[in-house]
Amino acid sequence: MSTVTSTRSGGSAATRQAIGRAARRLFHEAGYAGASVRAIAAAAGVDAALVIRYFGSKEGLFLETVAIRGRFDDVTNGPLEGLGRRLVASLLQDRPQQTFDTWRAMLRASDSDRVRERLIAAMEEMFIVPLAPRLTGTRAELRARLVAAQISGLLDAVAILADRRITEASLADLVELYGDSIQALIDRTD
Amino acid sequence: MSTVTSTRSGGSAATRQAIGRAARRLFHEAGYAGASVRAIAAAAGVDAALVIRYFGSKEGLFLETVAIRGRFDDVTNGPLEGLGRRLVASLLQDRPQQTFDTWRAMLRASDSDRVRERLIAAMEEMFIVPLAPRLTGTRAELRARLVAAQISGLLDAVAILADRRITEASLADLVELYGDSIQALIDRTD
DNA sequence: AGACGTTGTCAACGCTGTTGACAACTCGGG
DNA sequence: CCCGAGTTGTCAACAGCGTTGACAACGTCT
Repeated sequence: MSTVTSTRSGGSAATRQAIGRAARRLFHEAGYAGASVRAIAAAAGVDAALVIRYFGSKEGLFLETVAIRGRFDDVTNGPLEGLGRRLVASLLQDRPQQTFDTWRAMLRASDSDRVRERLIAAMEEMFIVPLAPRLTGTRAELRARLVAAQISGLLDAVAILADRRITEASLADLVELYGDSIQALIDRTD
Repeated sequence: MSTVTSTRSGGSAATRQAIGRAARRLFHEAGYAGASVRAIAAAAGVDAALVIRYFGSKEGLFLETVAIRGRFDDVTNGPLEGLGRRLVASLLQDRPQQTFDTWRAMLRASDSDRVRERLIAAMEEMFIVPLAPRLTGTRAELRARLVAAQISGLLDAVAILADRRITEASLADLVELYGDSIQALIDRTD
């Protein structure tokens, strides 16, 4: 029986990984539009058609290879006191460059509805779901969503606009200033 | 003598405007990648080649037609007290949908260095330059830049992620919560 | 009338994502 | 052993993209 869907069912796991690795690297380096399927295929030592055979489409390839993998459980589960600062520290200090690369690539590719949905789901899962039920006071969920918005803003400044006055500022200053600003949303009681 | 640069020197102002209007509309609707030069040309009732003749390249067309035009002087020049809230109110209330469309289009097109530079320059001009010298206390410029980052975050949430819990929240709540969080950065004295 | 600069079109180039046809290879059953 | 079947991969082609060089249509000035 022939495969109905466009993605090839099984395939060689090795080739699939090779394509995936090349794709992740090139998407991060050149962005969605800048990384052509043919370039990815060449980097993986394979024909461009095969890339599509394995992943269905360029968009599918992007969605499967470029994913936000952040885990902030340790921070979001910790004490509310000082959570804002620890959030910023965790983002800027613990995370590898890859987090920024991924944010940049996904935001720029958010023309695609499916990429946008992934981005929303990731923010929801990483920040809003763990944070909202822990906030005391009114409008807890809205406040959690606004915390997520603030994190977006920090990621924009660092990963997309690449504001040097921010990227070159001391980590301590950023943690203190931006963290306390986030904390204002967390602590709010009214 | 023939024109050296790729952009045609004079040209008919009427056609130029027609192309510009069509471009702005399509870029806002479909984004940079989604709006093809041929589609823009068709909407302007003109050949695709002419679009390039007039604007040099698709990127040049984008830069000339999609520009952030926000003026926040009235807010940034106003009293520091309550400035955070007034900033959020001005963004969400006074600005037309076009501001969000432009933010979305430019951020998604920020693969291009020149688009990125424009975005940085716009944020700098609209917020950092007027705000930084007015802030009292230490690290004034960094704080102004972080205020700009927070604004990016709000624009992301509203214009790109289109978080419905935020877009559908009451203006008063957003102004109060996010505005006070921004105010924390403005008021900081240490 | 004829030369000239301007305004616009047409066909083509090399690139893109994607697909259908086909080759090379592995493997189980007679 | 060998043959058919299934898997893994390539090739050539398609339509659409941004861009360019050659060329047509047109008004204007001498």
